[in-house]
Order: sequence, then structure tokens, then C-alpha cells
Amino acid sequence: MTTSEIAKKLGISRGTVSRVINNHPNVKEETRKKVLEALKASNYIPNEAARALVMKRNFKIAVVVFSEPKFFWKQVEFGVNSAHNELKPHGVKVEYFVTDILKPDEQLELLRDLPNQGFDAIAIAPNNPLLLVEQIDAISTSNIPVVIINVDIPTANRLCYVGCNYIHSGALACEILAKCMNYNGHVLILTLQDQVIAIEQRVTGFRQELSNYRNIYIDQVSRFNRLAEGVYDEVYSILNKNHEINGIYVSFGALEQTAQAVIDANMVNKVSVVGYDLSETIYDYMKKGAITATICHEPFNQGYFAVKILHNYLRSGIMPSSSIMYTKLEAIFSRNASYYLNEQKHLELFHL
Amino acid sequence: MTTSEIAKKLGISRGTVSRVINNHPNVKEETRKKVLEALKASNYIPNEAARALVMKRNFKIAVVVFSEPKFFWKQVEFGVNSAHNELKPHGVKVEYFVTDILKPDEQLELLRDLPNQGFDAIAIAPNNPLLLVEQIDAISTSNIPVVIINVDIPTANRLCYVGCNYIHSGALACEILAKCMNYNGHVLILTLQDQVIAIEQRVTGFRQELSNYRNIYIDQVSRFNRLAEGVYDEVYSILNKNHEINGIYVSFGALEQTAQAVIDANMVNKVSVVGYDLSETIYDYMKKGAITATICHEPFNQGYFAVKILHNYLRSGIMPSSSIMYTKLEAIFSRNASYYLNEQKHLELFHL
DNA sequence: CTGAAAGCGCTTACAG
DNA sequence: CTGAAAGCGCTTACAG
Repeated sequence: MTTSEIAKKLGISRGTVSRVINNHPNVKEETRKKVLEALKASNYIPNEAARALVMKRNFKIAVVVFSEPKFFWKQVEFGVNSAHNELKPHGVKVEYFVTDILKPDEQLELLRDLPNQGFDAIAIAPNNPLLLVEQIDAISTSNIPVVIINVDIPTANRLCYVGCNYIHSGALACEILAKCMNYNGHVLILTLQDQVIAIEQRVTGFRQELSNYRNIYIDQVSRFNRLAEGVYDEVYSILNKNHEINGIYVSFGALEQTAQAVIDANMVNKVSVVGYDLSETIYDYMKKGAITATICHEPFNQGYFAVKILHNYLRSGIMPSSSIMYTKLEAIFSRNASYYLNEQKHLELFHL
Repeated sequence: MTTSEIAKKLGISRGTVSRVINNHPNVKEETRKKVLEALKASNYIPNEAARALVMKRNFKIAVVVFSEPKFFWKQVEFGVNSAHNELKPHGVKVEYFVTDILKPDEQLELLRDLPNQGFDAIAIAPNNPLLLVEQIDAISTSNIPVVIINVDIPTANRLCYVGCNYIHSGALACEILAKCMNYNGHVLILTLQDQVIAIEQRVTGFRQELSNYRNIYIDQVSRFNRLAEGVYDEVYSILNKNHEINGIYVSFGALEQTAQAVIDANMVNKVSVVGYDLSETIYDYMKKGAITATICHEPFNQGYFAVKILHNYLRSGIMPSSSIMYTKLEAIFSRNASYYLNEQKHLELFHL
């Protein structure tokens, strides 16, 4: 079925058929109806190749992330590149920007400048969410769609959020930890000293879930900065002092330091450790038994989907069916970690 | 960059440029080289829309699965439909066939008939692998590519296998079970009485991994048929007799019956249960604590990727970069199960 | 071996 | 409000 065939059948021109399909205003109501019916009756599907060819437009999409942890953002970047490769033949350019995690202002300045650089759409992983709300709203208002990844800013005028639900993410950590602790014992929680909403939500989810397990107690909550300074010393010393602890919940990026402390305190297999994200180093600690499980949130897809959503919107005006697209919570153990580490290679096959 | 611009620059026709790009034989070696250089120098990327439009070909792809367990194949079907929707506008038709699990011959007959029905490519989930080798070879030889999903037939002449590694799948189950049993206790293994390679491999992987845990013993291996008849009675009676058992490994599709027996024997939270696949019912049992964890193998992607791989091959001659594409081993707990259950909805956004 | 030309299905100024 | 026509970038018979 083509527009020509439809047109011939109705005795009109294919121009008019096309106008109806694309909702152009200047079509007589009667004609419109007639065409719509014929379209439906013949089960018409537009040929995307032809459409794309004639509507040729070149889009520029910017993706902005920050610098730490490097291995995490590398996986996001793989997803971005994968989408880029897939869309290159359709005239899409994607640029990837990394700002310093210690200089949140960099993101704000970048956000101010990107529209001038001719970008048609922006995906951003907020370093300091509150700092960006206003600028994101301004950008959206000027008709440049924004997708937020990794940590949501619900109050910002965004096309969509792509990332995990941090409450659920904390609850899952707790469920796994509780099961590996055989539903009883004492937990140490490691978290941030500064207010970072995502991490706070994880701990909230963890505590909520913990209320289901009456025989597990939180012995201590230790707080650190975003660079996880002092984690090793603290965990090592606590494990030496408090022999009741059989579970550690690492709510932020401090798995590697924690694992090393567990090894040095000779507590492998005596204390269960659950945290987040996956790197080669973390995988090594898992194989040694120093990390029980780690939880990931589809880093590859966060990058991949962000670009795809923006492109769909730019090209066809397709809005994501929901303003929140939660990534899966991936429970990773020693025996399935390799599949998640090599994901980029895995998926590259398809986006060539 | 377009073929016209390249042609103009070299003072030749775009027809010749196109011939070089598509490796047509009748081009003078000198011209070919000149064009190839210009192509590389200008970083030429062919416009896929234009190419697809002019090379318009309609492909018919068949996907063959069998009937049980229904919920599993439903998820595969979602993936197939998703790929189908994505490719419809490019002139691809996909048909989905379900054969009776108790009549393996149906697959063989179907495989004989599909080429006559004009199918250009076939994906099949073998019910009885050995039965199909010859016919798959015959089909491949007649230039119809075949992708095998779910259970591999390494000896068959296939384009690619999409599915899990069953040895790893058993090892992961063991790791999770061992951790939830606190590295000691007694295990009951449920498996099949008839030889089904995939299930045997799972048990092999499980046993291999178990050798790392010296304080866990296999008390008993119980065998059943593929329909899991008698599982409930057997598990219920074993749990009543043997109070040392604190772990059950369900190596085939019998999680629901096992979970119910655990509940009725009043052993929730006293015995850890690990098995495979995810349905609404299994999710309910997880929430009740009767199932510790279940392992999935990206059923959606098995269907989705199979179709995509075949289409890539038909359209562009792209071979999968490896003849084996392992799906991830997904560790699923009560707290992340919903993400895997609703996957189809989740992904549908993108394939509209 | 190569050029000129037709045509894939669609959209959109341009006339009227 | 609608038709006739141009053109998106590419491939491929058809001549030569």
C-alpha cells in the first residue's frame, strides 16, 4: 500500500493523501474523512525510508555527564555511542561532555552554552540537581527537549527521566543482604555525609525493607564524602571492634574500599557485603568473595535510551509514553557479573 | 556527503561511485581505488533511508517455538512482536508459530514446509534438538538463514544461537542458593527424568559450583517429567521427613509446585528455593517468601534479537559477530521482579 | 568499463 | 482546498 494507490482508488492526488496523513490543516473535512477511512481499510503503513529521505533533517544531540565514577560513566558512554552509530546513517550527530564532579557549576555553564552551539536536544546526568532546574526549564521553553538521566529532577520541565528508582534500589539491597545474613544479625550502613537525594532514598528504601526482618539490627551508620575517603580505615576498625556485624550495606560508591577492608580484617564469607555498580575491580572482589552482590541500573541503556528518546521526539514528535522510564534493578553476583561487564561488546553487534 | 558530491569531485558519474560502494564487479581497478580513497577522505556514510527506499525488498521471517511454559514463550513473543513493529515500516513480515511440546514432530514438519510458504528466514526454539539438525542444515543450504533460540544445536548449520549458557546458569543458581544457606546445610535437587541437555547442563554447572562450598551436601536428587507431575507431593513429603534440608534447587519448570509445597510444609524462610523463569504466579510466591530467587535469560531479547539478526543478515548481509550470542543471566528477587515482569510494556515505547 | 536516466514512496512549496 | 511537479540520495537496468 502506497499513497499513490490510495489516491488512485479515491480519485484524488497523493499530495492530498499525504496532507491527511500528516495532519496538515488545509484539507476539506469531507476529503479528510474519506482518506482516513481508506487508510484504515487498506491497513496503510507509511514507508519510513521514503519519509525519512524526503524529510531529511540533521539533528545534533548533546549528552552531559560528570566525571566520577569513571567506570560507570564509561558504560553510559558505550550506550550513547551505540545509539549514535545506529543513527549516524540517518543524519544524527551526538556529542558527549564530561564535567568535573567537584565543579557542579561547569554543568550550568555548559547548559547555557549548548543551545548556542546549535544542539537540538540535550540529555544530562545532573551532578547537583538543584542547581540546574531553572536552566533546564529555560532550555525546554526554547523548544529544545531535555532528557534527564541517572538522577531525576521531578520539578524540572523535562521530556523524560531515564534511570532507576532509588527507593526500590535500597529495598532490593536489603532483601539480598537479609537473605544472605539468614534473616538475622547486625548491619553496618555506609552512606554520604552530604545530602544527596538519591543516596538518601536508597537508605530510606533499605530501612523500609529492613522493617520486614525483625532479627536484623542496624548497629551503626557511618558517613563519608563522595570520594569515599576514610572508608577503608573505618570499616577495618569497626570489623575489628564489633564482631557481631555480619552485613554491610554500602549505599554509595565505596564498594572497593569496603571489600579490601573485609579481606584485611579476615572477614570474607563471615560478613555479607552489598553495594552498587560494577567495575573490573569490583568483579575481582566478587570473585574473592569479599562482595556478596552488587546492584546495577542498566548504565548502558541509560545512555542508549536517552539518545533514542530524544531522536524519536525530534524526528517524529513521539513523546515517551511516560515521563519516567525506570531502568531495571540488576542483581549481580560473581557468577553472572561477566555478562554485565561485557555488555557493551555484547550489544555492539546490533548497532553497526 | 553524498554520492553525487563524490562523483562531481572526481569527475565521474554517481553510478560508478555507487558501483564501488556496493562492490560491483565491473569497475576498472584504477577507478575503484580513486573512489575508495575519496570515500574514505570525505568520511562518507551512506544514507540508509535512500538506500532502503531504492532497494525495497519485502522479507518474510518465521519464528517457531513450542507450547510450554506458556508464560515464558509469551515473553519471547513480546520480543518478536516488538521487532516486528519496528521493522514493519521497512517491509518486513514476521509470523509466529507455536508447536505442541508433546509432539516434537510438528516442528520438523513445519520446518519442511516453511520454505515453500515463501519465508526468507527462520528462527526456531528446538523442542527436540536432535530431531531438527538435518532439516536445519538443509534449509541453511538452500540459502535461508536460521537462528536458533533458547537451546543451542551447535552441530547444526545455523547463523547464530541466541540464548543462555546453561552451565553458567546452574552455577549462578548454586552461588545464590549457597549464599542464602549461609554456606552450609543440605540441598534437594529437582530435575528431569528424561535426558534434556539444557537441564542436564544446569545441574552440571550447579554441581561444579557446589564443589566450592564444602559444608553443603546434596541429600537427594528427585526426577520428574517435563510437566512437573508429582513435584508437589514429593517435595512436601521430603520436607516433612528430612528436616536438615535448607535448600532446594529447581533445575526445570517446577517452581510453582515446589513453592506451594514449601508453604504447606510450613518451611517458608527455613528453606531457600532457587529456580528459573518468572510468571505472575512465581512472583506471588516470591512475595510470600516461598521462592528465594529465580533466574531468567532475557526471554524478551531472545525473540527480539533473533528477528533483528535475521533481518540484518537479509537486508545487509551482516553476519552476527559471533555465532553464539549469550543472553544475560538475570538474578531476580522479590524486590526487582516487577521490572522483569513488565519488561514488554517497558520496551514497547521504543518500537512504535 | 562507465554515463545518463528512471524510479523507490513520500512531502511540500507552488500555483490555481 | 487541491493538483502537478520537484526532489530527497541512492541503485540498477540499459545503452554504448
